[in-house]
Amino acid sequence: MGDRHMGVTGSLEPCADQDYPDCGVRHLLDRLGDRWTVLVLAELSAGTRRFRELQRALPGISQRMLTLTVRRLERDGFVERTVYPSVPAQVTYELTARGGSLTRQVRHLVDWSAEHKDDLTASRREYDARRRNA
Amino acid sequence: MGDRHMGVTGSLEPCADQDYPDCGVRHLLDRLGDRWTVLVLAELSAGTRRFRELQRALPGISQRMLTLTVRRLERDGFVERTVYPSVPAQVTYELTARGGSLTRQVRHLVDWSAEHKDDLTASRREYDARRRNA
DNA sequence: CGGAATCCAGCGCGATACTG
DNA sequence: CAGTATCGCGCTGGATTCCG
Repeated sequence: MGDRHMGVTGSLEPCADQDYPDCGVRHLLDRLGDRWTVLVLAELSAGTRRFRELQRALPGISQRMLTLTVRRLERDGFVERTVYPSVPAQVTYELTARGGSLTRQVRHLVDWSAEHKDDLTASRREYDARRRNA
Repeated sequence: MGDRHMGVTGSLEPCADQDYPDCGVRHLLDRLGDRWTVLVLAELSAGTRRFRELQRALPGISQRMLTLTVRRLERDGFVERTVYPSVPAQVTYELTARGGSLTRQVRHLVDWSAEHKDDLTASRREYDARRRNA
């Protein structure tokens, strides 16, 4: 039980990296945790998109955040950016194989959260109710 | 291709919730995305822990953040908090079944990121190098 | 069209001090 | 031991402006 190096059914193996723990999942979760990355992945998983198309598909996103989000995805090799030297400029974004792989992982999380959504909501209401009466 | 409602191998199904998209994954990723939640899950997946034990196991966490993190996990029903009315007070935390389920999901992400860590690092270096020369 | 640059508000989080 | 309360900084992300 004290063994932190078990298989898939075991623990998560805590890991003390220097100055920022988590062995690299941290970087991934930093991206997935931000406001738009998952939505961009979702939209791109439906096919190649131009900048404008992404923006229209993601109501509320600012130009700045869309740029930052796709840039970071491109930097990590999740998205490929293609510039067509037309006038006006035309740029398309599409998932790479790695991006598709990540998206499928994310989908598992999405499915899991969908499965447990009602339970979570109930737990929260219960907790808040108990707190108010205390 | 335009179908956003495919099966597991398909897209992520973008979803326009009101005022905050993502259909509930958002709330989950908000937690997983913060600095300490995954680390706490990791530690608790190794067994029941007292407040102090968690704090010692998570170098750098402040009392405040540990409290907030376990509170939110408790609120969502991922962690059970037990108070023993001894003097001084003694409180233990342990994963619930739901918390264990979530932790296993997280583990998949951890495994995935471990698998692709080197590729990501390489992609970033490549991207940054290209940027500097441009 | 597809950005980059700048300014600014919110809040996540750390540090510190106090409590049952 | 296991918290709660308060303050303050940094970073994320929104709004706006300008550019090729």
